[in-house]
Amino acid sequence: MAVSARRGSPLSLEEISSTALRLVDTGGVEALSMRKLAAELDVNPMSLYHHVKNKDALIGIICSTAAQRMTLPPDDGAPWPEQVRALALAYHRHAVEHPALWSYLLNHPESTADRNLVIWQTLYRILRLAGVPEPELRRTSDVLHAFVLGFIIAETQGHLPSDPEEIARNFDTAIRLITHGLAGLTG
Amino acid sequence: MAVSARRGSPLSLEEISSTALRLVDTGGVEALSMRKLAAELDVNPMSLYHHVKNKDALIGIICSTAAQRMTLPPDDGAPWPEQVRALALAYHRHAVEHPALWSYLLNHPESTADRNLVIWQTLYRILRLAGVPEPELRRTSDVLHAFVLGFIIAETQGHLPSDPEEIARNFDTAIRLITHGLAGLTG
DNA sequence: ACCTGAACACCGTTCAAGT
DNA sequence: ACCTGAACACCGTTCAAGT
Repeated sequence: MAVSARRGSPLSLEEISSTALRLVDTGGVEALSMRKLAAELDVNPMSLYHHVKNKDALIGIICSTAAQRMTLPPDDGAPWPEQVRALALAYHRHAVEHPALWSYLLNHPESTADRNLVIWQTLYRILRLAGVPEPELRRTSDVLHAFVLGFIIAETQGHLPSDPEEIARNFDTAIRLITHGLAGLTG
Repeated sequence: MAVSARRGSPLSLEEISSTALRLVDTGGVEALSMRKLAAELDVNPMSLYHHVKNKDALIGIICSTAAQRMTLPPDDGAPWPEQVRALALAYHRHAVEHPALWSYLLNHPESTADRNLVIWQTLYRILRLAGVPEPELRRTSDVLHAFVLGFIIAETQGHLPSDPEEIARNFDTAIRLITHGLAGLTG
């Protein structure tokens, strides 16, 4: 029988990636090693290679696993500044849960290159609502996404004061900068 | 004589850090290993530890070496939006030369924590000029710095189109977002 | 003071062998 | 099909020994 030596059920990609994600969330990307992950799963390090091509591929999988857990705000018909805020909040909440992943993401553009991802579609929709003309959509969304990434990573990595009140104020300043900026851009 | 085995002059911190910086600039932070660096310097890996506490300390030294090479625009009396642009351009030029360092920086807040650094003082000066009230200086500069970091890293890491024309356009969009944002914040 | 070699505890990954 | 152990080529770092 092809049964794992460690217990009844065999190793699954699901199990591998969720355990790996847990390691990364708690200890950062540098806390993830194939050998530690295998130990955590109570399995031989080399067994992992049967489910995953290599470490880079594994991190790629972790990223999409985590991305799917990000719940984006629906189009509720609210004014666009409120929708900008709601979207930024969604980024923010996700980043707090998976801080290391966002840092990794900023250094690995492949992960978010596909413009059909919900995250881009949502951003496009809100920018259209804000009056950004169609030929400027790509550029404006690129810049905004980079801004928000920078802010979120700065916060989760400890560049900013970490008491809850100051976090709220910083977030507010960021949102006001963006909404005023967008208004000025299109007005 | 306490003379290096490799040639006339002994190993110096200067030499170590500039060689290390070169490695990081060309191959990213992950291309820097104590052993490769030692090979590059034609020296035993362990000799490095006589000049530097460990790898982390070395990277810290590299960061400040590079930081000193960043030339910030002086106060030329120009209107604040132009000075914002000039400062952002300084960030940008530096980032193009040392892309890997900025990614590292965003994950290591210690490096830029000291508010007496020229970079913060310059930013404060410009924000005062833009009419940001004193009690908001810290917050506004934090947010802006995070935005610019995000944008610069996104660009140097390949999130954005890389043809020169599009780079200029993206930069322009970013600056306009920021200046309009600031104007709206204080107006 | 400055440099070195051997050694230790880690990595990712390949490959041939087991069931 | 799935798992494993031994092996290879790398890491950072300590420590005792050399000049």
